[in-house]
Amino acid sequence: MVHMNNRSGTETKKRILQVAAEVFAEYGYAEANMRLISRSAGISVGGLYLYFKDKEDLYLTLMNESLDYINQKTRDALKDTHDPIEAITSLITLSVNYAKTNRERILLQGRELGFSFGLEVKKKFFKERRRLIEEIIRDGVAKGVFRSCDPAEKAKIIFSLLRGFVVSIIIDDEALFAAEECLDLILNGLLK
Amino acid sequence: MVHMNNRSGTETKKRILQVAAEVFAEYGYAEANMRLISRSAGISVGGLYLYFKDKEDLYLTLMNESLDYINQKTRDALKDTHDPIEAITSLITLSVNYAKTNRERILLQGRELGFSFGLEVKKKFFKERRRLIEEIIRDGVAKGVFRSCDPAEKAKIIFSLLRGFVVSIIIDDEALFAAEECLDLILNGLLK
Amino acid sequence: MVHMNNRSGTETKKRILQVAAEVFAEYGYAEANMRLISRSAGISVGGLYLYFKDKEDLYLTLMNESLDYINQKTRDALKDTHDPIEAITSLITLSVNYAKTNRERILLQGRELGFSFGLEVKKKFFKERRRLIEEIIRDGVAKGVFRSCDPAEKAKIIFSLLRGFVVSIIIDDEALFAAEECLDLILNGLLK
Amino acid sequence: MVHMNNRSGTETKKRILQVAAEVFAEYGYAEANMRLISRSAGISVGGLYLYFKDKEDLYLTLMNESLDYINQKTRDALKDTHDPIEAITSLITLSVNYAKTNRERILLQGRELGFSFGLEVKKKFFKERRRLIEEIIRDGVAKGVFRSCDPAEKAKIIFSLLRGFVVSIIIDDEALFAAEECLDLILNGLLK
DNA sequence: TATGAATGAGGGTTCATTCAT
DNA sequence: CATGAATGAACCCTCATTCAT
Repeated sequence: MVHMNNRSGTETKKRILQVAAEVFAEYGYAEANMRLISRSAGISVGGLYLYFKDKEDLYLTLMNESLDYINQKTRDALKDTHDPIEAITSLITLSVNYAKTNRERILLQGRELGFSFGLEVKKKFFKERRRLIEEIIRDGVAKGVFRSCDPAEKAKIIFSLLRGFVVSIIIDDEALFAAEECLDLILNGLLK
Repeated sequence: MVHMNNRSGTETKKRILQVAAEVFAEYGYAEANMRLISRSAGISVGGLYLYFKDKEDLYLTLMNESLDYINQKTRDALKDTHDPIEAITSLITLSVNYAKTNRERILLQGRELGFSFGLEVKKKFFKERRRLIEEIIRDGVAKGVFRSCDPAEKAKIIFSLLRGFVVSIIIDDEALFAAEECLDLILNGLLK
Repeated sequence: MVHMNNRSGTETKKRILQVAAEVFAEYGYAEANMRLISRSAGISVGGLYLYFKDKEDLYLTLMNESLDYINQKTRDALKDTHDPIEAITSLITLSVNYAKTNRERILLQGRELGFSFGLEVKKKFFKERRRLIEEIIRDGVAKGVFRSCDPAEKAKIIFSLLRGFVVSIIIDDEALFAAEECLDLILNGLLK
Repeated sequence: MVHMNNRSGTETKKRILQVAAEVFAEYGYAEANMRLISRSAGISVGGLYLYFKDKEDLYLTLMNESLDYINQKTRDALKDTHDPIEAITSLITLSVNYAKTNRERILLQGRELGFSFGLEVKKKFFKERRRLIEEIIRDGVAKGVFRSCDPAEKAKIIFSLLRGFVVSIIIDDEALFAAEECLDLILNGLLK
């Protein structure tokens, strides 16, 4: 293969990101290698380094993109929603459905949980999401829709639930549950 | 250093496992290296291979041990318990407390979630736990203590919740919640 | 940036040479890279190859230019000089002063002494300079101004002295000495 | 080739150093590559890194060894010498003869003059040598054997002379001169 | 059992050079 | 003339694994 030279760096960069997402998702950061990514992207090794400083940069770019995407989706879903039940419903449904249809994006973030870099970004992201849930609950309690409780604590639990859901998707696809069932449990509990 | 000549190979093997657990927990599988493990265990590199076929074998042994340990703990806690509320309380409390005090063991399993090998063992383990929860719920529904529902589905949700909790421990220690709050939500839900 | 459209290619070529001299002087041949040179020259990488066959060609052109320059300076200084003392004084003064004020040019030649290519050109240059010194001495001996000696041998020594001076400039600026002191030693020696 | 395992790391390390000296001398630091060194030493690439942290470490070890060697030689030659003429004779003869018979060692240090690392060590070494020459001259002047002069300045000149001699060896073998001729010039000068 | 020197494939990265535009 | 995206060989270095002792 000689010079492809499609003259549009943006095009190439996009292709790299796309392919890299797949490769990182399949192999994880450590196992993925630049040679494979380059081949999959139909580009030379050196070509990769035209667009990304190094492997880490490529990974981080991908992850940030992914987190931004979810944040945007969430904001869109929650805007104009003033009913706490509707809000928590939206959030859970969105999370569950997102996870179901974006396995690769999630694998990207979750493949290596204790991952050394990009950790701060992830932490910030998770904190923000927890705060979001907390506010919905607080609002629900204030409006008398939800039982009186410690919103921060309950938010942590629901956040963990969603996080666990996401992990389930990574490990075993069969562990999925329907958003409605989840909501039912969250809202009504187990007891009669 | 010449032959350390422990009482027995078993002694040495134990020490290796102990050290390896720490190293894998701190660095993750890919980042951990055999030289470090051997040095930390006060053994030669070659010595490692006397007790374990290869790196994977060492890791897998460790993981199986860890999973067996949890299973045993759970069986102990649930035996002689016939009240569904008490049972689910036991399970959740156990899981949460175990996670809080065994961060290292969890890191071992969870550091690289979609990890290529050992997956089958993990899957089996998780399936078993899900089944356990399911049975408690089914029992609770049958006894009229829990609301009528799809036990399998609800089990998945609670399982995810616990899984998420475990992940929270790996990533950020602050996301922890008290077992009681969790139980309260699970049992009573959010609604008034 | 599109075509810069200098008056002529000659203009561009000059700028490249100028910039390349600085870069080679600062980084040495191996460490210098074409991208840096091109950027510094305000030209594209490809543009470089319009004027020079390859990196080596660029370096060689530079070096030849530099050697020619010194030769010219020397010829100018020595022409019309018939007194051996005056001649050796001229040569030494010129060499020392040149070295002091043209550090970059010298770095260019000297950065990598045993450098594989361009060696022949350098050798020829050095031989010529040695011959020049030799002739001055021979003339001085013939005229009865210098002590009877082996001019070729003494020329080698003085040549080495100047060469060492030049190296001193490259490595440590402080090792410089005044041309007069040098001359004094050469002419009168250490002994009383 | 399988494991040579000669069980004596010291032996291997010595062989590596020997071979590396040759390779660095022939190709210079930048051009020399670890694969070549390893092959020449009859060892694997990885083997190299058992004894040296990295390429730089290997080079630096070599250089320090070389400088230490010269320093020792010089100390040996100068001890018990109280006559300035004899001392300067010793130093020059030693330097010249050393250069003649240790071309490789010198190439090692001098191949890349403006070399980024190891520079401090070299500078210290050179400074020390200059100081040594200076003291001999100062002593000679004090004893009334040498003409009254600025010893520091004259030392720089003689130091440069020796340095240039060393460089001549690197570039062209033919530029060598006999130690006696050199001494004669230094002591008596050119003038009648 | 135990050692640790030795292996070598493979990883990340650089950079002189080319060529379609 | 000029561009700069693209190439790919080659570099330094790591590390799981082996084996003579």
